[in-house]
Amino acid sequence: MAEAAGVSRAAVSKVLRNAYGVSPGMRQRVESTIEQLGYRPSVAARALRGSSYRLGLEIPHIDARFMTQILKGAKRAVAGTPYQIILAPADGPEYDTLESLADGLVDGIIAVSPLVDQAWLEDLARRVPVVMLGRHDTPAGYDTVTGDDHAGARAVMEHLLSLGHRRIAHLTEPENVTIPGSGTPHSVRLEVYRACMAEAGLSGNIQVGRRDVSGGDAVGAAAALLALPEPPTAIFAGHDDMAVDALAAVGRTVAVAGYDDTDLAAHPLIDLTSVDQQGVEMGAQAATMLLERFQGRTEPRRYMAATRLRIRSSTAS
Amino acid sequence: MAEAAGVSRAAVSKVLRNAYGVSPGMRQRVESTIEQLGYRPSVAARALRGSSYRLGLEIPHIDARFMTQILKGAKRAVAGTPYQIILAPADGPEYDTLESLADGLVDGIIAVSPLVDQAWLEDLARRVPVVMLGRHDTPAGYDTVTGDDHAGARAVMEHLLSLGHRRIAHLTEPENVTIPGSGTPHSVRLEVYRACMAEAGLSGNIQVGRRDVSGGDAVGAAAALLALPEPPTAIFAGHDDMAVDALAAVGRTVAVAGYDDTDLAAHPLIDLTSVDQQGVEMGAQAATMLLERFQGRTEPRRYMAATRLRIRSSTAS
DNA sequence: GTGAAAGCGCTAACAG
DNA sequence: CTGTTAGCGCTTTCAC
Repeated sequence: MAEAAGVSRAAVSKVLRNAYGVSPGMRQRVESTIEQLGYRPSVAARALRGSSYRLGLEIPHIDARFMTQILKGAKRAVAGTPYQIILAPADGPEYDTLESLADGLVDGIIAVSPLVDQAWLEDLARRVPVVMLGRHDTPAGYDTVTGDDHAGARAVMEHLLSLGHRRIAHLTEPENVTIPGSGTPHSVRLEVYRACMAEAGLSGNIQVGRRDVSGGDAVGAAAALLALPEPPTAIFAGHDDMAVDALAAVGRTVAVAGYDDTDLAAHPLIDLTSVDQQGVEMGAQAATMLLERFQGRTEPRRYMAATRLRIRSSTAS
Repeated sequence: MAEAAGVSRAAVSKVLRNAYGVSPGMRQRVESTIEQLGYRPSVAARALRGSSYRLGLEIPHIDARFMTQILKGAKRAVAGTPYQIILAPADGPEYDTLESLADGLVDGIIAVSPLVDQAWLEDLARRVPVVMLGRHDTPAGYDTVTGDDHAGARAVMEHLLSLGHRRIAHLTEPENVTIPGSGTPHSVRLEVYRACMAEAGLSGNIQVGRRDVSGGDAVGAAAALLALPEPPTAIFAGHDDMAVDALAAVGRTVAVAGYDDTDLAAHPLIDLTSVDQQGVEMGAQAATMLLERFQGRTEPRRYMAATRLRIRSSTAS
């Protein structure tokens, strides 16, 4: 490449990064040669020496519709920058996926990994900039972007209670995702559920269903709730995907509310009451924070998105 | 790393790739040092010299449920190999996304890019192994994995016709995706639709609706079909996502059939008749073909998955 | 303003 | 069986 343009490699490198110290004439010459040759710099080589200009987004469930929102926002935030987003689907323990992203593939990581150990994350964040989604912890070396799970869950419960429901069940993820005090979104939503029930003097009516550990759907869990001696009249599902499963199991016999306000919730045939926690904005914030870290920021930042309850017919009386 | 174990870098490299010429003692020593240091080889450096052990899956719409199936199959196929899958979401023209994957990030590419030029692809395939999904072309340098769009579309049409429908509309993608003879899945489905209508003596009833070019939904297009002077009694949608949009627009007043048999189609509240084209198997085949190319295969292979019509209540009379 | 040269962390010949 | 060595393609001082 350098020879083709009759200049040094250094010159080419400078033009590529439009750094100082290139005369207009040289820049011109290099650029036209790049054009002619269809030359593209090797990401591997760049990464070895500097940056790969790749941003890794680790996602636990590709089919979780909430992820679509996150990606959309992140894309929007990096538009116009030289950075690109690559997705790393995690299967099972996210440690491996995160490690392998950190192995020099990307300049920074956005991850949805509520279960990984904070100390381990701090360690990772020392090697590569990290922004975590949906962690209510207080990190030293990475940033967090979360929704306001307290407010969101409370809004759902107040809505259901105001409709007169007394037997309200909560449909959530397996136990390992909802350990009290762990700060995962689903642990918070569960805690709020319990608290609201207690405040309403309905502690005796607390019922918690959980979806299969095997990553299966929540249809069975919802059906099990309905089969109780005193079945719930309303189900607060931890997120829309489970809510949709619940609808599949219980039909319109029970009020169902979800979380995330995914596009499916707005579908007329589903028409699910849900909590909008601004997933797109969260994705955009996460990417922006990463870009800030690339530019030198080191002190941690935390962003919490506001929530809004979208009431639809799934909770109509 | 090498010094820490008191051996040469070459030895470490060999252990890593478990190549020949390492004594058990040395392997032992190296491995335990790797363990102690938590050492992880740099992907960038490996890629520069050999392989990155990363497989790129380019997908046009992350939210297309069909992609979930592809990814699932691909994951299954690489399980147990040293390869990992990374996803590259394409926005707009796939050329850029594919190029940037080929820039040394991955050892091979699986892509869903019906619109890119074949000659251009052949060119790309000379630089890096490529498997294309959903292209009915006859390539020289890359492999293809497709569904049997002829059989699948015909099955839908025969089903609808056998139910007595005469005014059957087709809901498909924008024109640029369905250019006759282009070999895209949607162009084939459209052609089969026309052919089946003609064969049934219903050429006069052909109605084609298209979803918004802007990547929007197909709700409006479906509503427009229904607003025709002689509205269709059945809609054959090019894929499930559009079929679900159609259901949103027309409710249960019109028979609706989709394509791909995504998990949403099986949902009781949707319960959509659809064509199962074995997306998981297609993904697995694609990944397997790529692995074969890594091992030296160069002659092109083409795989076509069989289809099966799943009849559900959305086309009940 | 420009080019020469060192080196990122690894792999693949080759020599020992 | 083991270690030395020469790059992979780029970025980055540092002379010129």
